[in-house]
Amino acid sequence: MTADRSGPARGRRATLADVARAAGVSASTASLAVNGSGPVSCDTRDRVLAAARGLGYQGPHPTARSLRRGRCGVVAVVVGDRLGYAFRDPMMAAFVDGLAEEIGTVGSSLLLVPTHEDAEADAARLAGLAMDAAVLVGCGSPGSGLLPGLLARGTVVVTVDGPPAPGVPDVGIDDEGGTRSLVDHLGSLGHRDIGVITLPASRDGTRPGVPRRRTAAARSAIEALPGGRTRVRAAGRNTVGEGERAAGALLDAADPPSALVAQSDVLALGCLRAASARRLAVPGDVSVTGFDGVDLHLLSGTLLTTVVQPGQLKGRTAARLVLAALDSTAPAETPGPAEPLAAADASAARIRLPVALRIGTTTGPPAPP
Amino acid sequence: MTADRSGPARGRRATLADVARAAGVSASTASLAVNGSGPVSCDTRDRVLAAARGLGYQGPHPTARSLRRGRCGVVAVVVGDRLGYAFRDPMMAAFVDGLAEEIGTVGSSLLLVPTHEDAEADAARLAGLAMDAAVLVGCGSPGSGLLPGLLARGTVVVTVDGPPAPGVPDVGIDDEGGTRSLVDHLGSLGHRDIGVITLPASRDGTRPGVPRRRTAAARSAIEALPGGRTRVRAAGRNTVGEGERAAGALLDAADPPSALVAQSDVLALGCLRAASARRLAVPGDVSVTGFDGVDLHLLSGTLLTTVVQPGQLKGRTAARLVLAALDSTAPAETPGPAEPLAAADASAARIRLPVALRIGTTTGPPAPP
DNA sequence: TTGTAGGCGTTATCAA
DNA sequence: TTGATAACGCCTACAA
Repeated sequence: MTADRSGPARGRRATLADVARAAGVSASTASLAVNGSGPVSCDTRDRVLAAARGLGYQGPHPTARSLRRGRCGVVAVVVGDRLGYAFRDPMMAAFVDGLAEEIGTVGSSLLLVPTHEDAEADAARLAGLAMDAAVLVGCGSPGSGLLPGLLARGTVVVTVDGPPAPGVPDVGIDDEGGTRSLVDHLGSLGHRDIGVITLPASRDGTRPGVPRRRTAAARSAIEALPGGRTRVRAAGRNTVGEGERAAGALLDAADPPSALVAQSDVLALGCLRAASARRLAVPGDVSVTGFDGVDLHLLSGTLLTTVVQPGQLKGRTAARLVLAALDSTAPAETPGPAEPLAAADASAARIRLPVALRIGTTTGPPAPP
Repeated sequence: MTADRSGPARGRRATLADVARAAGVSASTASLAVNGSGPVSCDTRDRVLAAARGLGYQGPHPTARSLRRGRCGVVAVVVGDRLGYAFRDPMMAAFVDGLAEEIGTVGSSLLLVPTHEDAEADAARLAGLAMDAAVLVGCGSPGSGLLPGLLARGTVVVTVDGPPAPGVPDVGIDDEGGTRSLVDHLGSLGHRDIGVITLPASRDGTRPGVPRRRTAAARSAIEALPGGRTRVRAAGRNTVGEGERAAGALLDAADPPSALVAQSDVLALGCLRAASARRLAVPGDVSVTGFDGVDLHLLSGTLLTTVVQPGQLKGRTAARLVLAALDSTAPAETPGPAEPLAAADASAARIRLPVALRIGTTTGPPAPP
């Protein structure tokens, strides 16, 4: 045994210096041996590794390594809601799954950051967290005020579902086209009087920007129908309950619309419940459409007419944008940080993934008057 | 302006040293001023803050601060599955929500770590992540091999739904009591031949330990019924599809059981679908029970008979255990680290939260033979 | 092939 | 009230 007995203090985690001392080499040599990154003689390497094992060395201290390297292997997922609500949406689960998968390929992990307090507190919390990049889901709007701070820190930022900010890559889908295809489908069935259940638009809601785009698209598509009439009702949250409440308000009108266009499948499920509670047949008395194409596991052979968006792919795509930006950005300061930064800036992507209309059993011709 | 012009290099994030230089004070004074942690004259503080603003100082670098303080403000949530599957379970969403809420009160955040690769890779990834504590959900079993590494690092660990490891606090619920109450309810309705759909037990599944406990409890409760017969069928995953598949296998038997006890509401929904697909009435032809008490948003006035467990509270409780352990553990090495550690060890909590039987519309007397 | 030096950005301790 | 000093643990030039 060459190891001396001046090991780490009781209870303290062994450090590379401890290992080096025990192995009788310098810290840098120990580093090379442990990380396998550099020329070390077989003999010394074995001695170092033995010492490491003997001391229960747990590998490089993540924080210290991060400080030195300028990268911490963490990508923040910033959601504009409480996690309990955000993950109540299967779409979000799919998105985060795709994100995690792709981010995981380079060994990074996801930091989950809900932002639902006041803007200042949210920004402060974000500022205190170590991260290489941030993916803003439903809170990339200027209103959230999160973007400036993150960019000033030099954090790589990608937004999801917009609204797009200058110089920030964004992943979204064809909200307008999807909405239009739904309305056109209803129009071809003969519907004219259509109710729209919108997602919350406040900065607290999931996916701001989305409701605005989809509502505008629905409006113009409905108005393009001869005698088209639009009625809009906002859900306070993207939950089944809120969808049911909003749909109920429309259905309880003296002359209810013949079709409901919900801006998410979750809201659409609320519509189905509202109809069912009022003994209205779907699609006999009222047609219902959703948006997302998540699996609602409805019983009795019901299939929601909806627009299917690729949630998992959205996550993977966001991840790829993050990884690309991290690649082209120097970890710490390097000779030319301005150049790659500009490159990233110039190529600030606006990716719109395609969606597909899925016609199910919840839409049909309107009831005769 | 006292600020000199030797500011940070282009593109580099401003550092406290930059601020101090610009304000003409020492770094330590700047630190005190910026953090408001110490006696600083009004005048200097203003000068420092002005300099900080002028340089666009973004606050202390999180990693550097963490290294110095020995705490990084991150709690890892380690789940034994892909995130897409884990969060498909509303129970998990509720749990993480509660966890995040409570953890957020001290300004910490959640790191999401899926472990579904080989044990070695999972452990290695975990070892490279900075965290103050880890909450193991469905992967605290010895089989996962994650515990030793985490403990050796000095990370605070809390497991959820066991199985309990020595010296590690655990939060769970009364699985046995809940299961028993379901079986007793079925027994009192006259059921004797009962099928059990179990959650996956492998380390890859969500909540190992749970299936074993619930299955054992179901077995003994059913056997306590006169002429009781148990048939067990395992779901490969905690998904509706898997529940449907497993239930289908039981229902397609020559003499199918008169009741299905699913170990989660998600699996129970699969049972309902399996029944519906076979034109079996629930509860007329077959009774179905779940476990969890999450909102499945079933249409048509169906309410699942199930055991309601407090998912959000489970998260909050796990968080409180984490915070308590962090409180009693020294951030870095201190005079007496052995003492508090021992205290935490001694009080390694086993918290079992209560559950409640909820009788819905999916259980009734068995069909006459 | 190995060791030395320096620094990543911050903060705790102490002395002035 | 302020400043100098020394870590926190690691890694990478560079020199030997």
